[in-house]
Amino acid sequence: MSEENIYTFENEAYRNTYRHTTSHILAQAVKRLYPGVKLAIGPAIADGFYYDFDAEFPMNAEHLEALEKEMRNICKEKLKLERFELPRAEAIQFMEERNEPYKVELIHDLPEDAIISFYKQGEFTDLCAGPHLDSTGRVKGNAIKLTSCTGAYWRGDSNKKMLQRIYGTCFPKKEDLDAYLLRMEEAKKRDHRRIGKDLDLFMLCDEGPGFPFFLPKGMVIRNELEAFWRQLHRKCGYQEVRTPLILNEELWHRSGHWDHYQDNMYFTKIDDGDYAIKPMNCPGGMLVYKRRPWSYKDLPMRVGELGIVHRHELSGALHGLFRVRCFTQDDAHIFMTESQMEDEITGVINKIDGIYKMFGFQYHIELSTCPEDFIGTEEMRNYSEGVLKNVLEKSGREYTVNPGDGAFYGPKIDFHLEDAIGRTWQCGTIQLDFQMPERFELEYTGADGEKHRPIMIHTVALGSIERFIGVITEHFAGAFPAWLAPVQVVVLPITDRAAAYADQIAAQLDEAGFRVEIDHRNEKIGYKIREAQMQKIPYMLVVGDKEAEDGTVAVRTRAGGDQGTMLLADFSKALREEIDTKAIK
RNA sequence: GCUGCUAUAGCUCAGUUGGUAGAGCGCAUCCUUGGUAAGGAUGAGGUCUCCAGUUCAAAUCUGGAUAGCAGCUCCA
Repeated sequence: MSEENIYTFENEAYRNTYRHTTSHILAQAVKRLYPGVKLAIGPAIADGFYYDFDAEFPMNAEHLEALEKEMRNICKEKLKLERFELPRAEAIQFMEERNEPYKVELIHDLPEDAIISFYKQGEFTDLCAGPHLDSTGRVKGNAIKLTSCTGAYWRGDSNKKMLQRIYGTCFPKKEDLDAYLLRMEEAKKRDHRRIGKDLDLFMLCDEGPGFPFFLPKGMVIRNELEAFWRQLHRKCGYQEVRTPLILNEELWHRSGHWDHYQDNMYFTKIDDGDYAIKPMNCPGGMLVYKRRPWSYKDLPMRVGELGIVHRHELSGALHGLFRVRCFTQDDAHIFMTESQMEDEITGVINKIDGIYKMFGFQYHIELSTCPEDFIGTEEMRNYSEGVLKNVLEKSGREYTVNPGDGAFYGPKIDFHLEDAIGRTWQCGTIQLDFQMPERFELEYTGADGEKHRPIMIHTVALGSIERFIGVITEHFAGAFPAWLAPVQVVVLPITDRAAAYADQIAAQLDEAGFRVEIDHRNEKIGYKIREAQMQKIPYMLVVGDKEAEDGTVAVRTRAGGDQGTMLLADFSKALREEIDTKAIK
């Protein structure tokens, strides 16, 4: 391998080093222009870099512009980056003299034996482990873009001070930057909020922030997804239930939600009783299990529920269909014996994988370990985390560990899907739970005639129907596969003379169970096609005098254009096949 | 919730230093019956998000509320 290959943006380590150096250049520019600003941290991230500052004034677009200009100057100055080390006491003194309290705090928190290194470029010196480029001249000044400034808590802790974060990106060439910015612009066109409006799928109103309205076309997608979910789960041996949206507060005390989830719950009063609107389906599921005694022969018991939950999410967290306050979980609870545990979890992993593959998703898996407010014992924590880890290892799937991000009742395996601009959203999850069965004193009778406690897993595959619709909307850019498309076929008569024939075609398709519309408007065919294309309708049937006479249809697809004429029966058969196989075209 | 920004017609957006609003698309009507991504004409749409304040006068300035956007925190 030649030496140069290391110094390309294809190489992640080099890319990160390059961007990390650029973040130092940003910090230097900030100190030059606004000397009173205090430095926090500034790493490279997936698409660029950021730097957090504590400034007394709010930064805005004009500041960013001025900073970009100064950054270009720093690049031109070709300042050497020089590394040096200091013993702890001197390092602290160094940053105290410079009035950088955040840096001092960082040094204090470094481990005893840590090497404390600094990087100096011109008059600017930053605490940093490195590595860095050897000169600011290596960074292409005109390929730097400061993209936004926002707030960010010091050390990611909402109890600590909010600092100002400047995000930026940079590339080795101006063309690369432009291509990146263009790509982001293009990706924004796939935003499900944009498409949801354009395709009339759903809406959000001031009257109900975080409570989406599903419109007729969005409902088609929902209903199809739910039908798919039901079919799959029936096949996988699940029974379906529905539990109430409102249940007595006592239940939530018992489940632990009162203690651990209260801030996210909505409450109400009925007569003189206190009730809560469910934020999760599990306590209801416990009551379903407890309705009668069970035998070990009944296990594993797989129970599914398309359950509507309400959660009071912080207003600032709301985001289209990705983050809402009312959503439908494709929930499932599996009650099982200890010996069934691994097989059941493996089965669920495979089920979720199958679904995501069907949609053509790339996804990544995280193992989220128990949080600080975990309600079980230390032993339970280790044991349950061990079980999930073991299953994941055996499955051979790659995963990362997300420490402390599990549920208060146990650890979980999370499945994350990407949106149009690369942000990831958790959809599927598998949560292992020894605690709820304990709290609700669930039992089954074993082969030994004794009472035993079942173990349960909580799992969702789509996650929430709402979020999932958001994700697939961006994934398909609104061009849903035929089985999901709100309108599968639109019939486009060319002239009034073909109107009756168009009606006849549409009626036959409707009779055959397809979702079909007719565009009878007094417009040219090009215009009707344009509209149908923009609505991402999979099939357009153009019919004029010729087709009416021959008894055919001229088929056009949204992706492939004009397909020529064929008999309606042939078209119908092919579409049926495409829908039944849930093909993605 | 926090930091910053934004809110003008159904949608996307203009609106100069304060002097009661404009475009394109869409919609309606009429003409046009046109063969694979926009035919033409005419017309109807707005308490400029809401509530206060400053001013002779507020879409425009100030404060507050609400909602949205980007990010943080949190999460399916």
